[in-house]
Amino acid sequence: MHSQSHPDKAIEPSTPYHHGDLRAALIKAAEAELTDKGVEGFSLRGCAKRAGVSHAAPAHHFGDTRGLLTALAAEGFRRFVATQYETMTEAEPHPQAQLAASGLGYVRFALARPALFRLIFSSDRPNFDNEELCNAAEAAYGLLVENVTATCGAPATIDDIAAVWSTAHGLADLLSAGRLKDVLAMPEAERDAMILRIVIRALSPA
Amino acid sequence: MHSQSHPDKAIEPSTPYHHGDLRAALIKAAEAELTDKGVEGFSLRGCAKRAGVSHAAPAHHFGDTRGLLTALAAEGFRRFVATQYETMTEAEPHPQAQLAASGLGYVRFALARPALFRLIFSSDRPNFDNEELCNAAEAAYGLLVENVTATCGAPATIDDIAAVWSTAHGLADLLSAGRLKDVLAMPEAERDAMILRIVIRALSPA
DNA sequence: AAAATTATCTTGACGATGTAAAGATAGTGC
DNA sequence: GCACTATCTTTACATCGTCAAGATAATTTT
Repeated sequence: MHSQSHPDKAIEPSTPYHHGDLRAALIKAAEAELTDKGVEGFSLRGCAKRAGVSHAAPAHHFGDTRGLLTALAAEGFRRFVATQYETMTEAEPHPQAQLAASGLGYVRFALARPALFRLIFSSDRPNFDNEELCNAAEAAYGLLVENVTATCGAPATIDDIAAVWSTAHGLADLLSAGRLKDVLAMPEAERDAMILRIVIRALSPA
Repeated sequence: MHSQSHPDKAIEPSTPYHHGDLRAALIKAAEAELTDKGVEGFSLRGCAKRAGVSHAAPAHHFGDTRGLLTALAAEGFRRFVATQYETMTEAEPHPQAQLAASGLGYVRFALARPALFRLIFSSDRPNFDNEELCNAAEAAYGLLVENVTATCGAPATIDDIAAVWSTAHGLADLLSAGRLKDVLAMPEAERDAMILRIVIRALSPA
């Protein structure tokens, strides 16, 4: 049966043995799986099924589940940074407004992709020693330091960095986890304004 | 073999059929399992093994894995609040100092029991509709609101609550996840002072 | 005290999962 | 055309959560 050349191959490659770009397809499938099942319900076999491939196919590209989640986490960090940049574009070009906007982007990402946010910030499943993931995470940290430094003038103090990061991260984590329900219930414009206020607050000298 | 009365029963109840207080023993075992394996590696059979009991024994007391993790999360919230109260005891009785101390306790709990912290704040595995867990979580929220209100005078604004909670939570989450390494590397006294400063900062009017 | 009932725990089974090993298929270089 | 490598499938196994049935102990009832 399989020794014959595919009869319908010319018409339509129904299920070709070689996928073409399975690696990318698996990352896409993994994101869908993560969104559906959450970090704790994530299944490697589920990803394979979504990609229309045998359950052991992912191993060749990612090694194991951790490998796939590591690649997905790196992609997650890149999108995380991208969301912050997009939000900064909407704000005025003053350093303080840019910093506040990056905080707003931080929260927006967490609300738009809660599972991905949890994967990159509250999970042990990805391998954070991985170089690609490391680089992606450090790029996010770099953006933060850059914004704080630009706002404060001199090289950012550790107090300032910790205060700003913690405030933005806390807001993002609590909101995306469904806590702070009073804030979640606010109209978006009002909520955004409040987030900007709170991030700015983190910078004011005590 | 089992129809006979246990020969060594009088000397030492080696493995009595009935445990005595298996429910409590399982929660204790669950905490050990959680600390060892993390939220994502947590295994119900592993808990049973730790408690020296068959793999299906937990079902009778907790229904399923989620039931056990729900009970553990409730216990976690109670300890979380207790840690905050303990830390408040060490501080001066002024409202602001008390508020800052509760934030420090928040962080201390996250650093002392990272897995438990993650279970109660960054996991979908416990059932947060459960009454016992709900009550324990609301007690924690109540303490926060109480402290903010006492410090600000009038009933706390949503801005104040969100700012303080987010700051403390962000610090706790980032530090217990091993981020903010510069802060983790600081001597404890210095780090504590910094945490107090940052929490106070969250209250200063913009 | 004896019997019946209930609570507690064990055993055995099933499907789902992650991973390893071996085989099948397709593309690549010579 | 042929060897070689990359890619994917199939098979197998250990572990996990959960269910059902049975065994054992405690409690209640009579």
